[in-house]
Amino acid sequence: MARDSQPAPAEGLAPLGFQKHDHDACVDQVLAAAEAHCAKERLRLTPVRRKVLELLLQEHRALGAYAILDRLREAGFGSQPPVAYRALDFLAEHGFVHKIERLNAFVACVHPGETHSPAFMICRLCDAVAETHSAPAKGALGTVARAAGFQIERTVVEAEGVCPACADQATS
Amino acid sequence: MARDSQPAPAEGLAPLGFQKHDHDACVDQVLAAAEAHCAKERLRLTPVRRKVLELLLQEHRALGAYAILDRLREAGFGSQPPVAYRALDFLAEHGFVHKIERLNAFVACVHPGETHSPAFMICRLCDAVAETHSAPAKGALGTVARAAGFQIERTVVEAEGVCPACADQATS
DNA sequence: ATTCTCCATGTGATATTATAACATTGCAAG
DNA sequence: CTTGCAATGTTATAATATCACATGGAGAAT
Repeated sequence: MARDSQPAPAEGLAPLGFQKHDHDACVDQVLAAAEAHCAKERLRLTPVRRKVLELLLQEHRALGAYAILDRLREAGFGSQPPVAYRALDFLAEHGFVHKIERLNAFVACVHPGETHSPAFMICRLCDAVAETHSAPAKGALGTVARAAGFQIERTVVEAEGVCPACADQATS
Repeated sequence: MARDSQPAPAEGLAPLGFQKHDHDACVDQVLAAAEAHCAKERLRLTPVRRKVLELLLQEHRALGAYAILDRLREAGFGSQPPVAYRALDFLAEHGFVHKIERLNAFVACVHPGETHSPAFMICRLCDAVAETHSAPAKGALGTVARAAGFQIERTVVEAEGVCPACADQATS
């Protein structure tokens, strides 16, 4: 995937929610939470699924299905598209990852378990993605929808722009 | 395109902004407005571009690029993907159409000219799309973004659900 | 313990969406 | 005129996503 091989922000200052943090701990923690959640819900966090989640957690950026597939291949898993898409479907269905529609790509959810309607900030320069919460259905949009008789089931909220790290680089 | 050949709501009760309206007048009016706007801005609303806009205005639904391309072919225009994509790029750049990221498809804008950050309600049953306005960058999302140092340039807001017409059919 | 069933995985093939690269045309500024 | 530029057209190909069918393994039923 082209997106995967682009200049990419210097390793180390790679953005999370755009903030520095203990990344390994962050990965381990979410992974552990996912395992606990799956155990409780009788869901099967199989090796491929776990690996895909881990891959996505290691980047706080969106990865395309084929970038994920490349990494799966390297890790010894199947290398055909359905392998990646099926794992992603499972993870997305249970809220462990989200699809970024704007990019046709995927990010790990940073607070799984909690049901939430996420909103994303997407850096157009480095593909970093920060997740936050939104409830558009409760605001003006919800009002319009109710007035029109439209039943909202799900919302996509994605803001595209420039992350702090890239903005700094641009001005330096 | 599969989307193009699905059951489709009975012709005639096809949704607009989900409301009945004088459709021909609606098409003519927006088309005229687009022409005026292009004249003023020295933009070239060429035959292909005009045709694409017209096609999209005739449906208040999202059409994929290839569905549009089929219709262009029938109308005697070029039949290769770039023909459709270039027209769509032009129209989108100038606000005459919007891309629905969730569907990888396009809808005509119902109030072009005015700069706006649109929000959409998408019926998952009939692909009807109603456009409304949103300003997420001015609400909670804007606050979060400013706090994080993220500069929002553009937002995608798409609500997926069931339109009034399809809801009625379901209960009948 | 064996069999059955279901779900997950693997693979090949193919569909759908989108862009690259280059030739041609027609209009308009000089 | 002719030069330049934007739009169109075409071929080819890239990137994203799904279908269909075979295989395998874990737990339930017997």
